[in-house]
Amino acid sequence: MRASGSKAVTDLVQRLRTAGLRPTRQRVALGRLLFSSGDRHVTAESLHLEAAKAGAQLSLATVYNTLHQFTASGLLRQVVVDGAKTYFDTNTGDHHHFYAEDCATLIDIPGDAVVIDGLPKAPAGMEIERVEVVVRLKPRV
Amino acid sequence: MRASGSKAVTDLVQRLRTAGLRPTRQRVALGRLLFSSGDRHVTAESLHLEAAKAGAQLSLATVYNTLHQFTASGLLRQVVVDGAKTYFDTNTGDHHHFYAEDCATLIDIPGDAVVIDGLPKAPAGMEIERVEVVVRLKPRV
DNA sequence: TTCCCCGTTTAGAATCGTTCTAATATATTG
DNA sequence: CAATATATTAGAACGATTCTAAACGGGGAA
Ligand SMILES: [Mn+2]
Ligand SMILES: [Mn+2]
Ligand SMILES: [Zn+2]
Ligand SMILES: [Zn+2]
Repeated sequence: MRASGSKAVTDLVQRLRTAGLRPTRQRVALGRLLFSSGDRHVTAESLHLEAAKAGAQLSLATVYNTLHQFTASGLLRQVVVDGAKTYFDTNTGDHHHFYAEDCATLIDIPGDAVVIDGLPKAPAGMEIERVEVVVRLKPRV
Repeated sequence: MRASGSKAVTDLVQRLRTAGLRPTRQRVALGRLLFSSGDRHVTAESLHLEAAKAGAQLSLATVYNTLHQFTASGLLRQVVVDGAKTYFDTNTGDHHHFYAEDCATLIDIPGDAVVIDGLPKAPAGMEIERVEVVVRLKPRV
């Protein structure tokens, strides 16, 4: 136990620096919440609340700024499954999602498990950026 | 040419009645725009604008009400591809979409062309409501 | 046909997630 | 430590959507 900064925090600071982002108190706090445990799906509001509970003091605007900066740096990706709010995903690899509307929950589906066949080629002048599968779930009757 | 109502309009009025919706001037006007030509993807705003251009007088609130009522009746479905606005689709059958973000345009991909393999089974207590594939397009470099 | 009821429409206000503004604070470098 | 560029923030603004409550009108009954 060192007085300040675990290995994980040092690594995170390095990741932020590499991404051209100053490792501010707020970014480090959010980065720890996002990247310390396994893959996560958060909204700005859920992450802001979680940060507040963890004792971090930061504004919602900063959470939005940070989520977008992390996304632009490739540390996060956005997932569109619901018109009402934007989800951010710490798993930036190729994968898909279950989405349970009734509890607004995302669950990863590993990308290598899924095979999609028969997609038409992209229209002229366009190219495929990404193929996303969303499996909508409802409670079993 | 009869004084009022083509076959298409008569059919539409019947469809609305069957759905438990009174065939009001506004609903018939929107229904004609939506269902007279082939499959379409609209937003509330785009449909409102189109109705205005066609000489219909109706409020944006009515467009929202009508789109939701048509959706609840199974005449339309919603497509979530963009956090910013909600798309409504006159094709309620099983199919998927290309989405060109740069021009906010949806293009249908027939459902029977696409085969998706290797999806995990739904989590306990949940069942699959629908599988949606969105192919995001970007302009070719 | 006229009357009446209740579903429908509507303007405008409210809501909600998100973005913007511009003043303040802080990380970094010399 | 000073200088500078970046980052944070409160609160306003925004855009899509929903809500409210008053006016309207479809359509069955008489
Ligand atoms: Mn919104
Ligand atoms: Mn919205
Ligand atoms: Zn994910
Ligand atoms: Zn479609």
